[in-house]
Amino acid sequence: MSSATGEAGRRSPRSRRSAETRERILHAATEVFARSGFHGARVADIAEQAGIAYGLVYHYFRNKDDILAAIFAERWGQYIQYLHDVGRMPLTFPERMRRLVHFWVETYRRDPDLMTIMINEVSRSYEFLESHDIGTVMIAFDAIEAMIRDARDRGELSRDLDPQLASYVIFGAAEMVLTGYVMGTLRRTDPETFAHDEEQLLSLLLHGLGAAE
Amino acid sequence: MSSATGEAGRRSPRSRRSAETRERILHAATEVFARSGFHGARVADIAEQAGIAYGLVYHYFRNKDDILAAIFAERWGQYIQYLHDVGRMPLTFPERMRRLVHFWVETYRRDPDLMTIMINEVSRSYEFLESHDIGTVMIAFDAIEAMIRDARDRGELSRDLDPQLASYVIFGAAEMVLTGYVMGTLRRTDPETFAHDEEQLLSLLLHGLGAAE
Amino acid sequence: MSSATGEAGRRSPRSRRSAETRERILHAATEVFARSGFHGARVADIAEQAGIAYGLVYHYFRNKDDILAAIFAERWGQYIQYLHDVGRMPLTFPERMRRLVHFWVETYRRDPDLMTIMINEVSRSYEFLESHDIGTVMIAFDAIEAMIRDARDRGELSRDLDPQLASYVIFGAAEMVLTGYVMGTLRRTDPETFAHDEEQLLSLLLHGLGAAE
Amino acid sequence: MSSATGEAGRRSPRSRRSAETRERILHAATEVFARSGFHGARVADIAEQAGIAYGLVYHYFRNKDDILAAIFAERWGQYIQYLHDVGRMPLTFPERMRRLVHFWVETYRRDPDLMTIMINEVSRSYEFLESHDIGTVMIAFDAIEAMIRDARDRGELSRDLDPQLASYVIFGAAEMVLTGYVMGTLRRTDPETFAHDEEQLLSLLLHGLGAAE
DNA sequence: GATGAATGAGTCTTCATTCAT
DNA sequence: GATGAATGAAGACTCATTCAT
Repeated sequence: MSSATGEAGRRSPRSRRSAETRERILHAATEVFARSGFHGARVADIAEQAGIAYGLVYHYFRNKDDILAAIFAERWGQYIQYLHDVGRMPLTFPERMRRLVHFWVETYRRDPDLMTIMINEVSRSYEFLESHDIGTVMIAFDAIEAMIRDARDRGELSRDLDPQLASYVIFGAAEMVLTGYVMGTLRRTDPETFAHDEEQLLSLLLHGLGAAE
Repeated sequence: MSSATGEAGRRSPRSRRSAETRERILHAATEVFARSGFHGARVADIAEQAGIAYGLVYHYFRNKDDILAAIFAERWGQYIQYLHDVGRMPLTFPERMRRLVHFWVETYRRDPDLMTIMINEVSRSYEFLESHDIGTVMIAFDAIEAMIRDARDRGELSRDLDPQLASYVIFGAAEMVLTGYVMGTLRRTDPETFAHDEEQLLSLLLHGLGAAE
Repeated sequence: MSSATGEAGRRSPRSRRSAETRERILHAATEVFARSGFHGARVADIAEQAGIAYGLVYHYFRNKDDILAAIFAERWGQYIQYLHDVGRMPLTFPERMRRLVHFWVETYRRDPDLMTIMINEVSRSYEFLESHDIGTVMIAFDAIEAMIRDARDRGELSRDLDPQLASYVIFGAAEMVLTGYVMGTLRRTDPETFAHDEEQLLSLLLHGLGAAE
Repeated sequence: MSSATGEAGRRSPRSRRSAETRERILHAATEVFARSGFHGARVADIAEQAGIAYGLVYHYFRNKDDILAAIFAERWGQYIQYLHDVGRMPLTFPERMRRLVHFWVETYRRDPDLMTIMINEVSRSYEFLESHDIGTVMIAFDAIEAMIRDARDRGELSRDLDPQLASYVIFGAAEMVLTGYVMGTLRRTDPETFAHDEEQLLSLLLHGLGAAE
């Protein structure tokens, strides 16, 4: 029980300290990966950022890959969780979309480094997806696809809609906007602009560019 | 005249052979980069794939970076060109969008490896964009943004539309679908399905998911 | 106090070991450089000579250049120091020369490899002098020139003497004798012969070949 | 007889052209070696400097080493020749020295690049001396040593003089002055200064610094 | 003779990972 | 737990040299 990884609860000061160090490494890694990319990041950089000796990293993680996997699992996990939560709420489809869009933008605003990694390393990296479970990533798509399918079945969306393709469009649109934030090509500073972006994005997803064909 | 370095036309067998080798390297690199990613690709792999000694690669390119840059410049160039061409045609906005969507899908179908690189390495890579001209990438966005702005000014699109954000949405949606192809999560084989995808994508971009809010 | 980084004194076993390894590398490099020349020496040779893995060399030095620079800085430094010390002693000019000549010969006898490097790589290498501070080398000449100038001003040497040129002559003469030792064309084994050489060299510098013109 | 390498004489236009190219390569190599050092010089650099394709170099020389060896043999040969000539002239020792000193300075002034190579690459390079005939270099020393021995035997110089060591002193002194020229630390421009240097150098060699001991 | 495309051995350098202290 | 010295596999890049044209 001394090595329990469950919730918080009562721990010895030792394991508390240990958990903190682990968290410090994860935070540091998030920052360094966001700055330099996974390949460009050196374990020594991460350790330095965390203020520890680099050898210590290997007490907490098997290797560099494992760090990224942990960030992915522990952070993306919450993400997936939220998607499911939204899916279970008694909401109309547009309302669900609004929540998602807000969630994505808020997630970026709270931890841009994390989003940067998700976008640059995880959601794209072929090698990452190959070595780890591509399915885990796909769950995010699946969750959205399920929402769409559900809405379609309930008559909220057109019969002709391809739920899978639509989930890619939603995800892609949202991700590219976040990429614009990450890259700095979409410069946003004040909360109002972010709010405005959310409106625009939501509107575009729900109603498109609005051109009469 | 035998050593003419003009466009195509009559060349010495020497320079023709040379140009072919260069092209072979570029093709090989496209394949290897698509398979292993830029970082995972070894120059030796590229040379082997091209059927040449790896030292020869350095006769044609300064270094590994330079190969990617060449692929980028020479292939992405055509891409930009097409965007501009579409922008100059006397078309309605939906018609323009249809062309673009078709072009993207077709480009992927003709050379999936190239698209894979563009998606995985170029359009996302922080380091690449930093070392090379991010502006060149941005031109693609700008071209689409200009189309939207133009259509908006002509009354085809709503006043409330943010052309820049909309260009990100379009680009992101299209790119994610292509990513699905690249990753193999969106399995498409027959032409009909691709055609159907184009319709769906176009419809989603123009009219959204179609949910009554 | 265990991690004191002061001069010598009490150190942790860790840093003592570290300093020793660094010194081992420097010694090994001196030997290898002397044997094969800077360009001909491989980092792997140095590591092997030092009895360590070659990767470890890069823990202590940035690159091969840096090793030579360290040898240069740390060894030549003592050299310059001695020149200055001699310059400050209350001695007649011939006495000063005697000290210098003795110092050069002794330095060679104690560490012929070091002298070999100084002669073959440092004092001659255009590239080394360009990348590093040629001024540092020149200080040695300047110190001798100052001694000559000083002696001339005090009336010990002729007004007609060009101190700068004379410093080159002294340095060159001494260096070539050492080169003879290094190359093995001037074979010396017993201390008496070295002592005799010192006398001869000193005499030649002070009185020349002694031919009546 | 068509590949005779003897004096000039009647040659076919072809072999004349060939000889010219060879000479061009030698000149170019001298310049490049002087600028970059033997190791730093690339065969391609030499070819470019000579205005030919680099493959052609291998029609005239077996390899890069061979080029340096040719420069050495053909240029240094004249040098040795001159030393012998001086040795055979009916001159007093000081007069011989005057000739030598003048010859060295003049040689430098006429072709500084050549002298740079002789100083930087040939006269010092351990590896060069090992692979080629160190004896050939030594001949220069021997010739001077012979002059000294001869003068000593004729009573012009003191019995106590060690002819071998003295030859090193003479050579070293002269060489260091030339090195000063080469390195640019001894800046000389007008002929008068060079003439003055010759006087100083000669005087220093014959009478030393002139300090009363 | 002339060219420069092609070859590949040789090295430096990086950095993830291990392990003695 | 913590440290950082030590290891060595891996890979980019250079450039002398060969050779088909």
